[in-house]
Amino acid sequence: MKILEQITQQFDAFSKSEKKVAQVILNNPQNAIHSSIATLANLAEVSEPTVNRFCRRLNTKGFPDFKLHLAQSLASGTPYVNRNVDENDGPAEYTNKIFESTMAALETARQSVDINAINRVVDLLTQANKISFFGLGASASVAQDALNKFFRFNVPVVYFEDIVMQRMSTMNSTDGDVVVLISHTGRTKSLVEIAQIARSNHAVVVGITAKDSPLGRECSYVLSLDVAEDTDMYMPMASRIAQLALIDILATGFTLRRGNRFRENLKRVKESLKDSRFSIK
Amino acid sequence: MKILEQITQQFDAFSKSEKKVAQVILNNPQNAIHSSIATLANLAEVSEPTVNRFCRRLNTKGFPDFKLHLAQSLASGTPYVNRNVDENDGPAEYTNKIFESTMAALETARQSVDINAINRVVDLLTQANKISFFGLGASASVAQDALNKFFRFNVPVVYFEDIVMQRMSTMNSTDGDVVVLISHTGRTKSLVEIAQIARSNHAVVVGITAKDSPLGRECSYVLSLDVAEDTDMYMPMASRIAQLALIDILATGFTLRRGNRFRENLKRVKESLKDSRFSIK
DNA sequence: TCAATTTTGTAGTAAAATTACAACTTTTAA
DNA sequence: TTAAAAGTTGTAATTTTACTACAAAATTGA
Repeated sequence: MKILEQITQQFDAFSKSEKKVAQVILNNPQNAIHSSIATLANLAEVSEPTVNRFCRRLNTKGFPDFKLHLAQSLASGTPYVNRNVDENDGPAEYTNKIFESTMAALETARQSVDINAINRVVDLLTQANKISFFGLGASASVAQDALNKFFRFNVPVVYFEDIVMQRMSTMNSTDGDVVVLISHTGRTKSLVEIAQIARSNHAVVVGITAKDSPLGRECSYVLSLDVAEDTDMYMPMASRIAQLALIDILATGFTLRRGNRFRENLKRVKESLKDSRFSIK
Repeated sequence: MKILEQITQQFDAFSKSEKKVAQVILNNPQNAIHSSIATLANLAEVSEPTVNRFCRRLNTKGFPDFKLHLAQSLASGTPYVNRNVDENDGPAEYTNKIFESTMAALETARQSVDINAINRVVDLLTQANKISFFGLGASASVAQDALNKFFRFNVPVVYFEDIVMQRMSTMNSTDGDVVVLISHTGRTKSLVEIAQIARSNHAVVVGITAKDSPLGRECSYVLSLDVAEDTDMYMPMASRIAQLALIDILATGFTLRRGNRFRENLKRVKESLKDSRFSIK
């Protein structure tokens, strides 16, 4: 079992040609299991018996048996581990690590999320007169994504990149309005100010942020996501993907609350995009 | 996927001999994957072509392909299943379903992604004079996110929401420039035009899109992600999260290629944000 | 009951994997 | 440094495995 790891582990012990084979398989295992020995030998630029010998070296009966093991290895549910990227990693390593750590982040987010809070926020959103989404830096794109989703619901929804516009917009908010503020750390000064302005105007402030943070403390409701970032990369990665998943959840809750007839409307919005697209032949 | 369940489900629809084959496989699937078509036919007391036809009936390419599917099906529990949201789902259900289907989407994306292509694109990006990221609709926020990441690298990077600005910017592109176009379906007309303009200016066009699509065909390099969307929701969800993970991967590859000294630079960018934030007490 | 359809098997063919062996490399010890 | 030994790799032939075409048998329905 775990033939892929076995290949990585034994890699140095392989001969020159066997390394070529290993590389091809590691690069695209999904492709490998659907190839014949001939095509794989071609890809690796070695002869067919070399591929066969490679398979035997990994304690399999031969090439077809090896493919079976590989297929199982690919399907088996590895619990995702948050493995940080290392500076010596090649493309195969960092690609897999990022996918895995992203999945791991989503899993922790799922476990940490407060479903009651989600339910209450969905409630508020369905009843809102106007919804605003604000975020800065990496969270700006999350806010923009939220705009894109909620815009389809035919609800008054607002998003600005510009902090001055954000302030002006918030100044005009009233009760019945919901302001959603997105920040991983919850320490972005200008968003905290927005929260204060919104609250003084009796708007509901929802934070997608850390619970115990300056921003979190200013919010009426906080949806927190305990997501660990790979701090070596100095970039927000997993956090904003978890935020997006949360946006998806809010949007889904919203449509479900609005009922079936409402989803017909969504379908229409989607169909209206047809003209801007090439049809499938 | 889940070929064993499929066999059980369709059992009644099978013919007499096919039922014999199904029975033998269900009785001892572990044995089945290690048998040749001849031995399996013997066990089921049918002819070899019958076994072959049985495999085809289950949407596989033939006997070896069937064994592959069976092997994957047998490999202990696929962790996350893409369970679509149901209109009777409560908050707990839809929250978990969205997290799970997002993780499932990332897993399929991970398996489908072409690492060699990633490596080549990272190469191109590190050598580019100017990098542009364009997307529309749901992919616009992905493009914006890419801007946010690559901006930190102190590389000339461009992003516009406005299609007119996108065109104007692309008109001025030259060789040495890389244009990254993001679209799930690959059928957005205006992006296809951008791709054509870019190519006629000898810029490299990278598509984060479906391989076999109008946009995909116009690109110099395509990074495709086989991600299944819950079409009942009429919203892009999993697809853009996979796209974001891919952006993370490209950004990571970029920093690794640039080496250690370069990452010091990233650290400085991050530290420069301090003033806009509340400090941790 | 007999024609039409479906199912199944036989025999031949094609493809894929494996084996045997020879040529080429690399290592090692004189 | 060199020549034998050990190890690695590829070519060609062989064997195994899977697939196709077609014909026979069984089933269905009028």
